[in-house]
Amino acid sequence: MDFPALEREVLALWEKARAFERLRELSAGKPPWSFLDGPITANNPMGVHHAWGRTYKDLYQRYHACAPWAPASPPADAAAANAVASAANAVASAANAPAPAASAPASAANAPASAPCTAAPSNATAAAVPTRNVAAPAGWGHELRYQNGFDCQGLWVEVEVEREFGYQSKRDIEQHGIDTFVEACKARACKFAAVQTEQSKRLGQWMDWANSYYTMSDENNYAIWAFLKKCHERGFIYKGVDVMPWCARCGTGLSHMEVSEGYRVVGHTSVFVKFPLRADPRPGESAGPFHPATSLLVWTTTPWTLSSNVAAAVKPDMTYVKVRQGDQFYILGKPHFSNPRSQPLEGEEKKSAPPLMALAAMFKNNGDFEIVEEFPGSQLVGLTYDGPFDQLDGAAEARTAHQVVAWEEVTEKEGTGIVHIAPGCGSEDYHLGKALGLPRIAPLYEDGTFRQDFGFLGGKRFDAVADDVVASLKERGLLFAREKYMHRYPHCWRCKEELVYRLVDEWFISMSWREEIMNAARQARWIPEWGLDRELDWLRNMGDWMISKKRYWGLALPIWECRGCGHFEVIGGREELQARAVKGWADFEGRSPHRPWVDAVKIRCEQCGTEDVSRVRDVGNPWLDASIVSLSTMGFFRDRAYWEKWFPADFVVEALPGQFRNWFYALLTVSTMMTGRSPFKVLKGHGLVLDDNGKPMHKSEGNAIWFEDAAEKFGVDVMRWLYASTPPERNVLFGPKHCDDARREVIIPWWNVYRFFCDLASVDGFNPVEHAAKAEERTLLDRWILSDLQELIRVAHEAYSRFDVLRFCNEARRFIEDLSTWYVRRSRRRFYADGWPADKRVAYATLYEVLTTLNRLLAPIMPFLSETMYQNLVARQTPGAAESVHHTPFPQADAARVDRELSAQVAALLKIVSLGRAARKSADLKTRQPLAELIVASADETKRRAAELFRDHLLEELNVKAVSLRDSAADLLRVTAAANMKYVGAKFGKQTAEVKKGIETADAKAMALAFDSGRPFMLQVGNATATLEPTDVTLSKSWGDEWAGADDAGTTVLLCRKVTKELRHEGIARDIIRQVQNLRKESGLDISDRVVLSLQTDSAEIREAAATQAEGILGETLGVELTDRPLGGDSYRADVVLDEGSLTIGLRRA
RNA sequence: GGGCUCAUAGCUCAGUUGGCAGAGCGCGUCGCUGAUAACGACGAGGUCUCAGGUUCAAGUCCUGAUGGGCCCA
Repeated sequence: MDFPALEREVLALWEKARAFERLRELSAGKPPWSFLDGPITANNPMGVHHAWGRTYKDLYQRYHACAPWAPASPPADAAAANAVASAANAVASAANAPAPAASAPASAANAPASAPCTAAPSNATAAAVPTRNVAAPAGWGHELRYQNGFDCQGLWVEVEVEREFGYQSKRDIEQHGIDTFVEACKARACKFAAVQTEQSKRLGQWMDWANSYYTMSDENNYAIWAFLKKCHERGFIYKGVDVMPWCARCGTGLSHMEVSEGYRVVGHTSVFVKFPLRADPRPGESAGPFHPATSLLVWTTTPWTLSSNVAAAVKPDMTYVKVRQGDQFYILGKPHFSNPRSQPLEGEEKKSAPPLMALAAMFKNNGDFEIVEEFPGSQLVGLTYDGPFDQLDGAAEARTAHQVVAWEEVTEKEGTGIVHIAPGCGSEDYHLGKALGLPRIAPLYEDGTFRQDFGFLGGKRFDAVADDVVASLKERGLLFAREKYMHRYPHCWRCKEELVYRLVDEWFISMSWREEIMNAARQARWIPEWGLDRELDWLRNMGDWMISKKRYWGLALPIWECRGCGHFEVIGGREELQARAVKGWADFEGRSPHRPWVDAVKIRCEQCGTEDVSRVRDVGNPWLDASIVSLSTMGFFRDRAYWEKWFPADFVVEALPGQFRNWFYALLTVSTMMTGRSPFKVLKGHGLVLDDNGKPMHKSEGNAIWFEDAAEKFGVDVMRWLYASTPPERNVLFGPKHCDDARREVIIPWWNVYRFFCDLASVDGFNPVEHAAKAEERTLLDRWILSDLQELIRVAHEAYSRFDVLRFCNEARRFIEDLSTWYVRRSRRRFYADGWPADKRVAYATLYEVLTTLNRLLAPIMPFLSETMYQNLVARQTPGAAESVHHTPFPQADAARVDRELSAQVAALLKIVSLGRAARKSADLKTRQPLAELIVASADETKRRAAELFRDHLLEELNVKAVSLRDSAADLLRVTAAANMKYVGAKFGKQTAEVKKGIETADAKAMALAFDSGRPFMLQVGNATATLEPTDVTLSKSWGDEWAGADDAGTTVLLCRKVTKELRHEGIARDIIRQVQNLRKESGLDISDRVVLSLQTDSAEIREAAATQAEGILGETLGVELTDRPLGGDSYRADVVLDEGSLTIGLRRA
C-alpha cells in the first residue's frame, strides 16, 4: 500500500472540492473557538521538527471545528472542570457575540490593508471565504480563524541574506545600501513563507493560507509602536549603559534570551598574573608585611581584559595566605592554594577536559616555597598595586585607581581568590565598578578590535591577542603561569562566533511591573502544569528587557532622541508620526516602517525645540515582533468587537525549549501591558524531535530528515500519529524505524480491517441503509465491540477537549488491536455466507458502524487515511452525505450501549483461551488436534459466565468437542512443592534447612490454594510458624494423566488428553485441509474456485483419515472430487510432510 | 550555586484518585492460519535509579541523594 500516493490523491480531492473553504462555510456563525498561531520563522524550509507542533495545531482545530458544544458526558475529576468551564465560556460568548451577519466575513473585513508579500501564495477570492451563511445545525461545530503566522524580521534572516550576498560585515551592508539589503530580507521571508505554506499543506494543515499574518506587515510593526508608547507612558522605557554580550561579527548586542541560546564549551588561554603591591598607603600600616616584593596573584580566562584592569577583588571574610618563593611573595586565597582545581563542566564534557594543576603544584614546579602568613581578606582591602598594562595610553585612567576592593561574590571554587576587575569588559565587573564609583575602560570598537591607543594591541581583535598579552606579561616578569582552560562560554547563536562583553548604549523595558505579568500568566492553564512555575521563575528572575539591536532588518524602534538635550519620545503609530513630522515625510510616505525609509522622518523636540530630531538607529528585538500578535492579528487596533470575540485565545501550542523566555514571555508581557489579561486560556508545550536513535538532528551530522523526504517516504499520517501519540513534554524519536513501528502497530491493522470489509462489501453489494441491524439482532461480540466503541468515543472527547490526545491514541491503539485480532477474526465466517441471512447482515452493519465511527474519531490525527475511508464507506454510499469526513459532526457516545459486564466477560474469555493454549502447550497437544472435552474451573463467576456465553467460540478457538464448567478443579489438582532457596535462605537464615524440609513435606495443594486466593501459607516448623509467600516456593501442578491443565489466579483450564482414533483422523484431516489451502493460495486460485483434489501418501493412517473425512476435506477446500491418482496436465502440486508421513497434494481447477 | 523536569525489561514507552509490575519491538522455543504487511502460547530479560518517611499497602504520596535533560545565575 502506497500511503504517500494515497495522501496526494486526498490533497487533490480536497482542492477540487474546496473542502477547507466548505468547512468554513459550514462553521460560519457558530460559537468561536480561538486558536492563536505562534509564527514560524520564514527563513528556511520547514523541518520535521516543525511538524510536531503543527500536527497539534491542526488536530485540535479539526476536532473543535466539529465538536459538540458541551462535553458528551460530565468529566469525572477536577482537572476536567477546566475543560467544562472553557466549553461553557465558548457557548456563553457565542450568545453574546454579534450576530453572524456582522461577524461572518471576518477574515476579509479584517485583512491587513497591505499584504506584505505580494508574491506569496495569495488568492484574493479564497481569502474572502465565508461568502454565504449556511444554516448551521445546532449543537456542534465552532467557527475558527485558521490564521497561520510567519515570523519575518530579525538577525536570522539578515545572516542568510548576508551569506547570499557574500557580505563580511555591517560595513558591506551600509556600502551597498540598506534599502537593497532590507528589500532582500523581505523577499527572503516571502519566499520561504511560500515554501512553508506548501509544506504545511502537504502535512494536511487546514489553514486560511491566503490570510496568513506576517510580522513584518505595517500593521504588526505599528502595533508594536503602540505597545512601546504605552510602556513609555508608564515610564518603563529607558536608555541604559551596560556591559552587554556583544557579537563582533554581527555588530550587535544580544539579549539575555539570545545569549542563553549559544553557550558552548571552548578552551581559552587562562593566565595567572602578578599584580605587584605598591607601598601600603594606609596610615599606620606602612611598616606592615606588604613590602614591594609582594604580588597579588590574579587569574583570568580572558587575558585581553587585563588591558582594562581597574581593581582586584577579595572576599573580606575568607582566609588568604602569603607564600614566599625565593625573594618573591605572593598573596592568594587559602582554599585556592591547596585545593584541587576543576573546570565547571558536566557529563561528557567533564570527562574529556584536561586535568588542571593545583596552585600548590605550580609553586612546587618553580622550586621551594613556604607559607609565611595567614590573614582575612579584609586586611587586603584598600591596598594599591601596579596594573598589568599601565603603560598603555588607553589604560591611563586606571593607573591611579588600582586598588583592592571587597566583593562577596568572590568564589572559593575557581581562580586564586583575587579577582581581576575590568568594569568596561564584564557584566559583573561593571556592576561592581558602578557601585564603587570605579572608572571603566572600554577598549574595543564595535567590530571587536582594540582602540589605537592600546599600543601593541591596537587594531587587533580581542580573540587574537592572548599570545601577545602572555608574551608581554612574561617579558615584564608578571606572568606566573598559563594553561588551557575549558569552560562554557557564550557564542552568537546565529553566527557561532565568540561573544565579548562590551560597554554599549541600549534601550530597555523595565521589568519593575513583572508582578502584573505573573498574574496574567496565572490566569491560564499550562500543560504540562509545571510550565507555569517555569514561566513564573523566568519572570521573577529576568532582567530588564533589552529591546534594541544595532542592525537593519527589523522593527524600527519608534524612539526619537534629541541630540541637543537628550530628551527622547516614543511615537505610537503612523498617524502620530505624520502629525509630528517636520521633515522627510514625503520621502517616507508609501513605504513600510523599516530602515532606511522611516529614518528620513524628523520631528521637533518638544523639550528644547530642536528641529531635526532623528530616530535612534536601532531596530527591535525580534521577539517583540511575535509578541504583539494576540492584538495585531485579532483587530485590537482596528475592530474592537472582532477582537473581543477572539481574545483571549482558547489555545496556543509551541515547542517548550526556549519559549518560556521567548514567545510565551513576550506574548504575556505585551498582552498584560495592553489588556491586563493573559492572551491565552490554555497553553500547551511539547518537546524536541530527535532522530531514530535519540540524537539531536543536525545537518552537519547527516541525521537531519527533510520534511519533504519524510512525507514522501513515510507518509504524513504516520508522522502525525507518531507526534500525536508521544508524551508532549518529552522528546520524540523520529525516523524510519519509529515510523515503521507506528505504521505496523496501528495503521496497517486498521487499514486491513477496512480493506477486509471493502473487499467483501463490494462483492456482496452491501448498502448501509438497506442492510441495517436492530439492537436485538446483535451477537454478544457485536454488542461487545460496540460497547467498547462507545467508551472509545467518550475517551476521545475527553482527550481532545483536554488537549491530551495521547490518551486517546493509547485507547485507540488498544481498540484497533481488539477489533483486528479478536472481533474480525471471530466474525469472519459470518461474512462468507451466501445471500443475506440476518446474521451476515448484522455483522456487516456492526463492522460498518465501527469502521465509520472509528474513522471519524481518528480523522483529526490522520486526516488523509480517514478521508479515504470516508469517501469509500460513506460518501459514495450515502446520497446527501457530507463531501468530506471533516465536515461531519464528531460522534457522541451512547451510554445506553455501554455494557461493562460484557467487556469483562470478553476479557475473561480471552484469558480462558490463553490458558487453554497454555494447557495444550504443556501436554504437547497442537491446536489442530481436536480434543474431546474442555473444563473451565473457576471460582470467579464472570469467568464461568463467559465460558458459557461464548461456548461456541471456545469450541472453535481451542478445537474441542465439548465445554464443561466447574467451580473448582481442586479435586483433580496434584501439587509438588520445592523451596526457592534464593528467597528462603535470605528469609530464614539458620532455619533454612528445616523450612526447606517442611516445604517438601507440607500439604502442597493447600499451599497452592492459599496462594491462589492471595493468602500466605503458614508452615509449622518445630514450635515456630514460618510465613511462606509465593516467591518462597516453586510449585509444580498437574491434573492427573487424563487432563492437561493451566491455571492462573484461581481459574483452571483443563483439556482431555485422550485422543481416540476418530479424533486423530479429524486432526489429520485438518492438517490436510491446511496444506491444501496453502497450495490453493500459492497457486493463485481465487477463494471461490472449485477444484479437483488428489491426495497420495504411503501412510495407511493418512489414507484412512482422508477416506473417513473426505466430505469435510472437500467441503472446506471447495473440492468437487477427491482422488488418490496423480492429476497431470495443468495441475498444481505440493509435497508436504505430516506427523504421520509424507503427502503429495494435487490440485486442478474443476 | 538556584529553578524546573525526567529516571519502569536489551530498545521505545503505558501504568488516571496508593491495591498482585505491563505493552510493543527485538531474542529463543512452539503453535496457528484462505488471517492481512499476520496472529497466538510459552520463555529469557526488572532490587520500577538509590536511601529514608507516611500507610494495612508505595512504581504511584513526602523528604533527601545520584544520574540525564532544559533553564537561570
